[in-house]
Amino acid sequence: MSTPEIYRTLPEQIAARLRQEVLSSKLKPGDPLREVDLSERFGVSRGPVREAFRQLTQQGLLVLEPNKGVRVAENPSVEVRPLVVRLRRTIEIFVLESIFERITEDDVSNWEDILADIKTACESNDVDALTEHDLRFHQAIIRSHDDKDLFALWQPIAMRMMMHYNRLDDIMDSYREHERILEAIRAGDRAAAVRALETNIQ
Amino acid sequence: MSTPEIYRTLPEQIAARLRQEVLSSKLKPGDPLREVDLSERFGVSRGPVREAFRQLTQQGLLVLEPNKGVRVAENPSVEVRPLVVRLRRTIEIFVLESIFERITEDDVSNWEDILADIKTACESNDVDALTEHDLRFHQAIIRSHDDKDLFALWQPIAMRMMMHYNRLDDIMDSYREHERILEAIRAGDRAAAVRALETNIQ
DNA sequence: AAAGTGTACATTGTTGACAATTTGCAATCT
DNA sequence: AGATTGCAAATTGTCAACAATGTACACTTT
Repeated sequence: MSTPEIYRTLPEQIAARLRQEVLSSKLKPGDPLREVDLSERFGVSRGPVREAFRQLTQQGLLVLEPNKGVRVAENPSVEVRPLVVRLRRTIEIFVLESIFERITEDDVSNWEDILADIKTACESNDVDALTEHDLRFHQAIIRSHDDKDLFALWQPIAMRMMMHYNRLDDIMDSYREHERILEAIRAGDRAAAVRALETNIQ
Repeated sequence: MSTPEIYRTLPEQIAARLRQEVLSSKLKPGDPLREVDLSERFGVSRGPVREAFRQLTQQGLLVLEPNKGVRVAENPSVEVRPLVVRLRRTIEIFVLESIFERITEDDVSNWEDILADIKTACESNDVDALTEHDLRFHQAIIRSHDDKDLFALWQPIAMRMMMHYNRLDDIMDSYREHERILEAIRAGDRAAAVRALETNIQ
């Protein structure tokens, strides 16, 4: 069901775990993270943990204060949130439009696998799994662009939107929104795909 | 003349130095950076150098490959560049508009000091100094917003644009563009300020 | 009491040694 | 010759000890 992601390095594994805990609100905004605690928990020294902290800081999930350590970042303020939405839409729509003609059968089938995971998560009302697969879905689209730098540009923006956020009353709507994006892509209807993507990002 | 910036930590000092060398093309895209070289050069151990590498990676100036070290990032491709411009404009205009009513005399006077540095740099045809003060100018605007997270959002985008500073035939134009922004702000003409800012970002 | 001061304690920052990985090149095989 | 394998050197990754910094709290001073 869930595609196991491969993380090459130790810090990446630690970061992935912590990211999941931040996105699932197991770690809440303002919570301090201690290097020693986590190094003991993961059975490594403080080095890799520090490195993981840096990666998550870069992604906007943690905030670093010199000599004071890191805390879980606050959600974007109500004032800034519309800006973040606009930025994320700008990037994702840019990517979708520029890859549209070159989308392969493999791409679509890959995205449909993720869509299946989204469906399962929605049906079992598993918000954490939904967040994970929602993220994977959009990541997969961004990553299909040749310019790998786009991913680095997109990630911190998207992460800020993913933090502790559930805008939908009915969790099933998330599945439907992503389904509509893929349907439009399959149909070769670029404008409809962009519209569906836009609807999904808010 | 030039306002000396204070960098609290060792890695910040190293990162500032390296950033200057990347932005001034003393370090060129693709150039590898070795931890030992730099730790010897700055008279510190590899730790703080690694930390500086992470900061610059976060800002998009370096790219990191696990077990292979860091290299100076490539400039944005011609395809992606318009996107970066759009993103940077979106953020800076958002900030300018939302702080516009609350701009103080101190703010303007601060920005005028930087403008003076820009003028000096233009007059002496010092492209490196111009890059530095241009950056300071826009940083100062972003930082005047209450939400400090905006700066983290803006920085990697702006850095990617600063990496090749060649668009103007006459370097004096850079001074004039920034001057126009401040004039409009002083006159309380929000629309004109936005237009001037938009012109400056391309 | 309130404000300031000193001192442990907790935590992050830095260092140098060692481990793991990558890379260049020479030796070998087909 | 071209490809493959096997070292040796260069480089990054990890660790544990020590240094510097920040924090909490009792203690003094007014």
